[in-house]
Amino acid sequence: MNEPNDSIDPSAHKNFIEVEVEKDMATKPSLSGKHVYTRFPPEPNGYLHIGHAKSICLNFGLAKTYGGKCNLRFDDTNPTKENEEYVNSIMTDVQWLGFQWDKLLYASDYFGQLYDWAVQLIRDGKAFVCDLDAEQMREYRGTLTQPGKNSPFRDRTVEENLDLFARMKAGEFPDGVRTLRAKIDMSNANLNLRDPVMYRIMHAHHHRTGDSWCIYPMYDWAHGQSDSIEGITHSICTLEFENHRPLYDWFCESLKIYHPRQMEFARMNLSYTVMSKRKLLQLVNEKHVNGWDDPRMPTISGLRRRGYTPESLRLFCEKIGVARFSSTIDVILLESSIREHLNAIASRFMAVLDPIKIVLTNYPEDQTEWMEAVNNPEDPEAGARKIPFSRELYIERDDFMETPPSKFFRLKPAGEVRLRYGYIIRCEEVVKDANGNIVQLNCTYDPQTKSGSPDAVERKVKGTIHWVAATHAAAVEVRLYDRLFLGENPEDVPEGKTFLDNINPDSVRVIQAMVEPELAKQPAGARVQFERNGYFCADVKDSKPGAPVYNRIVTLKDTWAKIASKG
RNA sequence: UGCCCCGUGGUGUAAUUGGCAACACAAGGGAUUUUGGUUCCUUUAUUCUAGGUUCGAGUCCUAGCGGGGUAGCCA
Repeated sequence: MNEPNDSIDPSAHKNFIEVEVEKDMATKPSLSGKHVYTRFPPEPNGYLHIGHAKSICLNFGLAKTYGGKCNLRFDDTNPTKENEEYVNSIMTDVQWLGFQWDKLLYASDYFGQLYDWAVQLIRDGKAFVCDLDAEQMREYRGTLTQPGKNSPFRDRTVEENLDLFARMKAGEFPDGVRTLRAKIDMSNANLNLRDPVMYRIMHAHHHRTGDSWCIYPMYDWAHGQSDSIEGITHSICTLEFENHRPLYDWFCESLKIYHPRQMEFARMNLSYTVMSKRKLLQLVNEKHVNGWDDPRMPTISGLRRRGYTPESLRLFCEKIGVARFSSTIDVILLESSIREHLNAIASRFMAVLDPIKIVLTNYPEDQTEWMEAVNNPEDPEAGARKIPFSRELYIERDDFMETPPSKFFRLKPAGEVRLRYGYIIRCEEVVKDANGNIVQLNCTYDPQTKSGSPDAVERKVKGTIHWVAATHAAAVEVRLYDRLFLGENPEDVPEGKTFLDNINPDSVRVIQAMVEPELAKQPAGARVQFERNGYFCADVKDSKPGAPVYNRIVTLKDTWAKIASKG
């Protein structure tokens, strides 16, 4: 397992959780002699997304920086929504992100203990079996502004509760007819304390416990007790559980068991995407994308397939910080994180996405020169390679303009440009078809300007463009991914519309590109830079040996696009 | 409408806990560059508002305004 090894100085800025954890470890008698113990507690009802990455980095990161441990615990208390496919994908994602859990656990491991504790609460008069159905319970609960009413079953005797609860467990009653409830306070301003349900009857097959249970604990009843059993010191969750904290505390205190501290932080919102599991599931089920790992998805598996590195995701999570304010992170920050990492490690190659042929009229017909090209200017260790140069070449259609604006530094009629690692060429003639479309450029090259030669250093031209030799070029499939959604906030829609109406119709464009020979040999999963264009990853599913399919991870920054768009 | 939480450059986070508002990204300007990439320099803030405490407030107090969460037998 590769351990996270990121460049950010952890001592630079502590987030509020680190501050509190340090304070607790130093001052709380109950924690003296202990190490920090956290857990990442996903429900296996969907694939993990970038928001989970934040939580993973936080929980595992805390354990790492303070020399503690972190468990992976599946919160599998609702068998109707959970399954093993999700369990497996979550384990894969956590490990791929670079983290290793201390213990692999399931809330369902504790069903027996939880049941015993429920019996204890019944004996203590702190829980009761309630016969209200869901609708009645809602009526009795009251509203935000009005207190609730006690259930008519609230004052059953301990013996009756014990008997009924045992029979619930034994499967004597159909789904939904009875619940076990904590007896707290129906008039509490916090609705979570109005006699919350602890168990509901569900005759459902559980992915781990099979058919041995027909009553399943609710989140509030299972979660804090699981934390307690595991000796978790800090139970970190998102802000929507803040109102649950008094209940978390109530259960631990009523049971007189070890009491971890719950702390909440703001979940991540990312611009130009949706993050809720329900919506991601909908995108998958309705085939707006090709599965959970579609490279346009904000899932960890999607980002992985797109070509994001674990390092870049960790770097991103470090950069966004942790706070209690609900904010929206600009997706540009995610993109800059992967650029930062790939700039350092990705080898450069030449690929022409939208080719136009040029003919060097003064270059020998049958000659091929092998030009030396640096693999990665950021990393001398990456070495160099040879690329073929010949009379007929492809350049990017965008790199030629017949009537360019003044700041256009690329090829133009009677203009000069350097072919990277090649020669300086001059455009002599523009060849068009009957419709006036440019089909070929006839150019001349200057033999004195071969890359690397002393004379070449003398001659300066404004622009350098990439190219591939027509004779040696390979055609490969390239998928140009763009944002999945058009609006900064896809959920911000007019009446009658949904987030689906904000799907970007051009979120992927599949093209054939002409690439230098080395690019046709890359193994699946390889991450490379197409010079002057962007970072690409050989798709792990669709690439074949000798025929990689490239996913565009992210474009390079494009200053020219800004200049051009300003007119 | 009750209760809880939160408001610091365009965005996201800091600020030795009451002492010159900092970092990253973005944006603008400049330098370097055989990637219009990278790198380097540089410019961008009445800390939501109004009062109060204090020699001194982003930080403490009060009120207002704004945002988020919350009425599943989901998590």
